[in-house]
Amino acid sequence: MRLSQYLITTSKEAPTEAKCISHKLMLRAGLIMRFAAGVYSYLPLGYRVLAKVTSIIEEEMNQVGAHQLLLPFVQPAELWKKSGRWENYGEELLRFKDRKKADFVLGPTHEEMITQLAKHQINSYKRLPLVVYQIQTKFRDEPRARGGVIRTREFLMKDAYSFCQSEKELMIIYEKMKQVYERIFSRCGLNYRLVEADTGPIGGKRSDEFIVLAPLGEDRIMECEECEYVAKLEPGRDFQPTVIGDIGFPASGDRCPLCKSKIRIKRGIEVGHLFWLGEKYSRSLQATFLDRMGKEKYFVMGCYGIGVSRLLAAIIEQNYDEEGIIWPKEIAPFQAVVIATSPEVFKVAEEIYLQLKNGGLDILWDDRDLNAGVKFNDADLVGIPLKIIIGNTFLKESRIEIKTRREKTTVKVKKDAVFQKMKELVQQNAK
RNA sequence: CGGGAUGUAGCGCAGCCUGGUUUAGCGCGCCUGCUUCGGGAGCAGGAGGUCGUGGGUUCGAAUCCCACCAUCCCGACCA
Repeated sequence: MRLSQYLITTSKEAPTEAKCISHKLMLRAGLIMRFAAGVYSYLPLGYRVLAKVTSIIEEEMNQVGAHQLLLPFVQPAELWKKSGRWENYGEELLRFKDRKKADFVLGPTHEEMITQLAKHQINSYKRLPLVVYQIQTKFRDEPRARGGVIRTREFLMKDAYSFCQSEKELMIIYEKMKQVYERIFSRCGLNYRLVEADTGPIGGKRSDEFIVLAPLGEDRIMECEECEYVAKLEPGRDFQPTVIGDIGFPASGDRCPLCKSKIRIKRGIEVGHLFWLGEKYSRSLQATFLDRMGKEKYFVMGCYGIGVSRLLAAIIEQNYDEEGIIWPKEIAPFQAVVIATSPEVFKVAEEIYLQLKNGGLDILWDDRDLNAGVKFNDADLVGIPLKIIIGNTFLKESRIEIKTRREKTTVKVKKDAVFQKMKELVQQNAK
């Protein structure tokens, strides 16, 4: 991609409305644009990142045999009335009428839809267990959006749903999904914790959350300094504070309920959530299958969400420096950028760009007629992992420099060795 | 929804307190030309504004008053 022809505007200053790091950087790097409170568009560069994250999720989900599908965003109210959530979901559920005055909602989640789908598409135990998922827009009319893309009203979510014959079978799937999530979040370069949580309006017997550690996170977790104990900080959770008379919230320095060592309170951003739904939705929507004995049974369900757009912000919160974003290699919008520092090496830069591009690398060429400093700064702000620099070093020693964004190390190679070296670097970067 | 703040060019700001030399400025960015070229270059020229919206006070309002709207932050809330 030639940068001169790419739709991107970077800026030195972030709009006043942005307060947190990821929000500022996403605006400065030209990844997103706001249209209303909690309603964002993704510009080409941001969309590229979103697409990379999406493909990691798809790869890992497909790997374990989950099937991708797409449910409607606009949903008839009928099913919500059946499940009881038309009354219970509250104002977060955006309701409206079509021209025939029929009630509809903008989907904040898709349990009703998927259960209805299963009811019609799955008749026999022979198809079970089954996991389906989609990556799609959700709308929740939150009272307050915040932190750029961290908490929005419209957002992109991966939601998966499992259908099983029994709780025993669900147990196996539920654990499998945990493992899938661990692989996804690791590939996204995240430092996270898995914690038990309350089920909220989704309901069900149990739920677990993946929390990305970040100081500005909305959620608090407590973590034991010694043993494995980690839990979400919520009212009513199994904890006895040592300081009596306090309101029942533990504090850093209190004792672990398991091993009595000290615990620490940390903040984080919820990026993934697993729910053990059981028969909650299959019963209310009468979704059944025939078991081995020819007996009609309710599906035993689970659901598994990942906030895809929020994930971008979470990744940035853990991967940045003074210069800007440091995308993990797999997620970066481009693997490398070619930079010529002066017009006399422009031609060489073009050759290298074409060679690398035709060689299958995901590469950007900064062919703009600007000073080198601007190009370096933009590349760093946007977070491109590798810079291929053609300049003084090329004129003096006939070598091309490859500089890494994160470690800031440089290697120099001859022109005809660039492709080979880049392949190595990209390979090792992909883990 | 409670508390706090902000709204002036694409972005960052000044001007408002004390109404009138302000034709509403400055920096960045943008457009044209020339020069420059390894970490946000220089010179010259140029485009871009219903001062959030509506009402009021006044001879006169970006500036004072009222209402509304929008956005952000803290809280409540929250897959």
